[in-house]
Amino acid sequence: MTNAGGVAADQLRAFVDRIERLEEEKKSISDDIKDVYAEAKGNGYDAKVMRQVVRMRKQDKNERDEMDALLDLYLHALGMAPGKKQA
Amino acid sequence: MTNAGGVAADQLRAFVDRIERLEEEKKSISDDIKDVYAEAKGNGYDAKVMRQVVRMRKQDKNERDEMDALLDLYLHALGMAPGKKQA
Amino acid sequence: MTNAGGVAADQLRAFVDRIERLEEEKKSISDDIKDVYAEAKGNGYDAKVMRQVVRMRKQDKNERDEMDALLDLYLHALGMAPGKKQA
Amino acid sequence: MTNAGGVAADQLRAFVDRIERLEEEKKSISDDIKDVYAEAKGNGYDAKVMRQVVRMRKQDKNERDEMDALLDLYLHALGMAPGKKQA
DNA sequence: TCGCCTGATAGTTGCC
DNA sequence: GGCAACTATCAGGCGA
Repeated sequence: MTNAGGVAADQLRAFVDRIERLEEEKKSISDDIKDVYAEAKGNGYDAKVMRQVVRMRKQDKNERDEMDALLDLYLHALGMAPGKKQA
Repeated sequence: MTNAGGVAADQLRAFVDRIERLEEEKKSISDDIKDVYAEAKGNGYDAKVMRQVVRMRKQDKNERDEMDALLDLYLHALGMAPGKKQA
Repeated sequence: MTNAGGVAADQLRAFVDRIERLEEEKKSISDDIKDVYAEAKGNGYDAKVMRQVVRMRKQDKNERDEMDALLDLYLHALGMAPGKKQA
Repeated sequence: MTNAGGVAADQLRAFVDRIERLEEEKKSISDDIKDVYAEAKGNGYDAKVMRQVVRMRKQDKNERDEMDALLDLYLHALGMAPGKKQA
């Protein structure tokens, strides 16, 4: 039976499978990140400090993004379409 | 200059770049997962229930793994080396 | 002075005191737990195995709770209010 | 049967029970702490800042304890028994 | 849309 | 001293 209790079981199963597959990929990448930190540690770097650096760079990026968004806003307000931005 | 403050700046930069690249991939996958939930929701499924189901399936797997671990512990405690386990 | 910098210093102090008191109690209990493990070890039990057992029992309980939660979700999703549950 | 596989099952069970009882108490206290933070929040305090305060005070205490330990060491080295210290 | 709350992640501590 | 478990913090999802 492919339709139990009014639910398309096959479709539901497909969604769950896709999600689980993606979560495995995500986990795999998390492990890769851990590996890089471990490798860096093996080369004498302090993982904790590195994490701090990564965090700060991400923050900087966020701020730059906000800046860009504000710039777009201004340009639009001035009737000037902004140039295409790369993703 | 490639060595500032006693650290190999190039190597450090390479590590950080690798990490940031991986974190982008991870973020991308997280977004994909959100998309799947959104799509499922669009097909009439309850995201909250789906999340619970996914979580419980993961839990089940963890439980099975723990059971194996406990068995190993018992065997060791009893001085019986467990048979080779496949990865 | 009981109001410095616009905050009711006395009240804040009271909250902090309560928290610190509770954290001391918590620490004390953690120590008690460690003592029990040590005592068990002194009686020939393997602490690692015991921890695993305790963890699995907790896991079992969580699983049962999750099952209940899922049931509730299903009932809600089907528009059926679940019966009152005892704490 | 009270002795299975060479293990005094009753004694083991007693240890596990004691541990689980203590962990429940610990959990209860953790909940109490959360409640205090929530109450403080309801009174207009920022929980995050409060946590920072508590952390700093704990750190201060640790440093004071180290200082005291060092003092004891010195006094002993000088053949001078330190006065009784309140807990 | 905002606030809350649960789940994910990072840091700390204890064990081997 | 490294590793694993546990705790505390943080962020994203959900409900009002």
